[in-house]
Amino acid sequence: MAQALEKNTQEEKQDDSGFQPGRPRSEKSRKAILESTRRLLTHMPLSELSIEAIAKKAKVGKTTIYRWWPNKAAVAMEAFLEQPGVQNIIPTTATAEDAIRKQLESLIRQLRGQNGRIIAGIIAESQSNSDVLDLLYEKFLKERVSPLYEKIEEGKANGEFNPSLNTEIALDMLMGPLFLRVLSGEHGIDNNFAEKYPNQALYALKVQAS
Amino acid sequence: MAQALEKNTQEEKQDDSGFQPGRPRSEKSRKAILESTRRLLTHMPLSELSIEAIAKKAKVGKTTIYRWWPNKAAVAMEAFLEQPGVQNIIPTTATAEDAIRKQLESLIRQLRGQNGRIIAGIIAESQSNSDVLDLLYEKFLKERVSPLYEKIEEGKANGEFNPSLNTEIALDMLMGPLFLRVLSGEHGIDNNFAEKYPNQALYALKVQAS
Amino acid sequence: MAQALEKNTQEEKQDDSGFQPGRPRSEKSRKAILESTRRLLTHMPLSELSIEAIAKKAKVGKTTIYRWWPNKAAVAMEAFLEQPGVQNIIPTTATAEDAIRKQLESLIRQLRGQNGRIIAGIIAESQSNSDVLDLLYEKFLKERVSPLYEKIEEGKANGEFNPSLNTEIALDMLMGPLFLRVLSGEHGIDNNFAEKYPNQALYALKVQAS
Amino acid sequence: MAQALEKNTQEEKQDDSGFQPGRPRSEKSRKAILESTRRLLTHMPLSELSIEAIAKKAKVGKTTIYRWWPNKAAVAMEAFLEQPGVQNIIPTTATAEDAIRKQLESLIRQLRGQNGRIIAGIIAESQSNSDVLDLLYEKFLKERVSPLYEKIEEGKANGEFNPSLNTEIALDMLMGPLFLRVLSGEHGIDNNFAEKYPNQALYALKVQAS
DNA sequence: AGGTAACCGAGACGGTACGTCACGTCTTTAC
DNA sequence: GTAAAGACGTGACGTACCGTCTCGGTTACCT
Repeated sequence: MAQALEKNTQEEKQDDSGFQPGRPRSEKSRKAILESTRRLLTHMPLSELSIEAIAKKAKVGKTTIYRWWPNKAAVAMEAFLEQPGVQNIIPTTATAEDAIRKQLESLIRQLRGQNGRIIAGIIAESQSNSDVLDLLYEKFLKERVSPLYEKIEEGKANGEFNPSLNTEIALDMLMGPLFLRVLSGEHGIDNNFAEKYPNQALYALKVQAS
Repeated sequence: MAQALEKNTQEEKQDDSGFQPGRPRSEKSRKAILESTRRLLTHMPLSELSIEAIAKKAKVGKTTIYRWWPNKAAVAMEAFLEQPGVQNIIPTTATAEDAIRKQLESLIRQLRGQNGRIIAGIIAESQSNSDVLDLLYEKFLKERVSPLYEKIEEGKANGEFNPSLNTEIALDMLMGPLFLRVLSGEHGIDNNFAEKYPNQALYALKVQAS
Repeated sequence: MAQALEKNTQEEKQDDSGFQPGRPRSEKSRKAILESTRRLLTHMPLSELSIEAIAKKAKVGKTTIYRWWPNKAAVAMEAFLEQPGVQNIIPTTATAEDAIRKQLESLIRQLRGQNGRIIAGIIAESQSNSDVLDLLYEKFLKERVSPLYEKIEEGKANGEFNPSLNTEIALDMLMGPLFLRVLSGEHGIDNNFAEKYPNQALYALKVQAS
Repeated sequence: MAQALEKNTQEEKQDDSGFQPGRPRSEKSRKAILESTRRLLTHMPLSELSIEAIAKKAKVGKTTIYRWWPNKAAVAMEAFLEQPGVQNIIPTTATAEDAIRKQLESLIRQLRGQNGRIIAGIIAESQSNSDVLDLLYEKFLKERVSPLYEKIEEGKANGEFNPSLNTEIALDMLMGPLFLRVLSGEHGIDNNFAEKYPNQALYALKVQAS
């Protein structure tokens, strides 16, 4: 797992001086590959995307892709994450409820439309390749899910949320519907869902005052 | 869409008398195909399953498979649904809450272990083929989800559930976590989840008495 | 060895009835492959010929080539042997000397020009692949060399040839110069060689009357 | 042609003073390359030998090899010729017959066993690259064949050999069987051939006294 | 009983993409 | 200027399956 994830950083080879023998990696090729991948993914699902097509479009050798990424999902992931608008900023807000609402709204923004289809493709790919599953967790989910985890715990502790909730399951209840929509094809995350979901999800956590 | 789904029923060809010329479909081959599919899926994910492998194992021509199923997901689906234990029985119980709890427990049973991996594979496949998405809905989801829909509505009407809930979203909140677990690989639906999920899910629906 | 050589005959699978299940081999494809190979070999040496190029030119899948021939040398060999003018007819003449002269003249005809370059390529290929070496012997050399062997023995017995000659070495002395010329590039077998070689080779065998 | 063959001498760059700017060629690298080549060729035929493998084994950059040799055959040739035992010493003996016999015996020694396989590989390579063919002639054949040529002429003039022989063809008849054996794989030049060939070859040249 | 039509197995077909290998060139720093 | 290192674009490899096709042969119902 880890070795695949770290494949395109060269840190493990560096010594203190940072010297690296040989021709350095071509930034031009890297960009061409990611840009081509992005373009191709607007026309076709990840499953139909081939490394050969990326290489051809980016005018790059297949080996150059295989040298830096273990599979097409990893390329797609990097192409996806490099886009503006998918960076995840963790807000520091007063209440746990507010923090979670903000995070859900951010996730909805990140997963709507074209972007959602890329993630859906990666999820699909992850079912046949556990490296991709790890990648999905490490590069995408971890930093988006762990703040939620902490805020749920926080809310349970400070009385905002029902203390008898199991946090892992609560997490699934926040994320599950999002992914279900992403995987549901045409409609995906529509306006109605985007608008109402955060509150309805929070209802599942909160202590309900009568 | 519909044409693919109906492919392995011959109804559209029948006239009133039920007469069909030619050699009838071989029940033996049909069973051999489904049984081989089931066996192969215990060794490999759906993505690695090939029509050729099924044909070889079932000692059947590839054409015979293509004649009756549009793709491997459809074969897998039929193989899956034909197993004992995945039939979905809709309980008629007193309260909406009880009915939903029973249905969630039933779904958990259907999706645990090996079976969950088959459905996960079909979901993955559905991302690249909308016929498969339709199939998933028609053959699996529809009959499992619509009773939930009705019971949520019923609960909202009779005061069991929060009437301000959006029913579609509530449905996603019941099903989403289940699928998220199914797609999450090794652990999937573990004992802890199986035990606690139904109640915690219902908490998201219920009017919380203070 | 033998299994490679027999690859494109199906005899070993036939039972007495000669029935063969499945779609029969396409004679059209077979011819297209051999014809394309022949054409390509007029433009390039065997070493530069690729299976992919043959497949493309013949509008045939690569697998179809790999199904029937083990390597490009085997394709080239069959393309070569199928040409008119390379069939080897063993003459039945009075004296051993005459028979050998005829056979050498025949070989010179078969190996001049374009054809020689194909055989040269096959010899080159045979240095890296012993299957090709076997192929060269079985399909080309055997039937051309064994009549020479017999006639040398005959000549030694009836007093035409020096009885103290080692027959294998005598054979090498008949064939060696031919192949040396074929492998020598541009000039190859020129008119001068073609005209004088048979007599000069026979001089090496004959009992020299003073 | 010539430019390739002369590539690894630097003479054309030298001025009268013999001064050369820059870092001088590394003798250490040169030796490492040739030694690695020799070792690798004991495990694999020339066709399987790759420049990359040599570079890796010799701990040398690929560029260094390409700077000094035009292709792997040239490296192999140099590695081959640098071995003890392949130097060709032209004997000065009384009769043409004796000289030729000695030379054939010397060639047999040079071409037996492992060495023969290297030359066979170079011959094979020469079929796809005329630079290699030139190299083979210039570095190996020329100095081994031209004494034979002269001695044949001498023998024809002084009555040892049949004066009606064509000298080029006679040369082919001396060398051809040798190369044929070298190219013939496993057996190659065996003891029987080594022992009997020189006399039998000379029989093809000599005036046969009755 | 014979005809007709769809079935069946087998397996060859033209394709596409795979992931790998070696090519010969280029680009970097160090000597 | 030479050296080691290693990334680069290129092109072919041999394999796996795809979904289609083409055979001989089978199994039913209908005249």
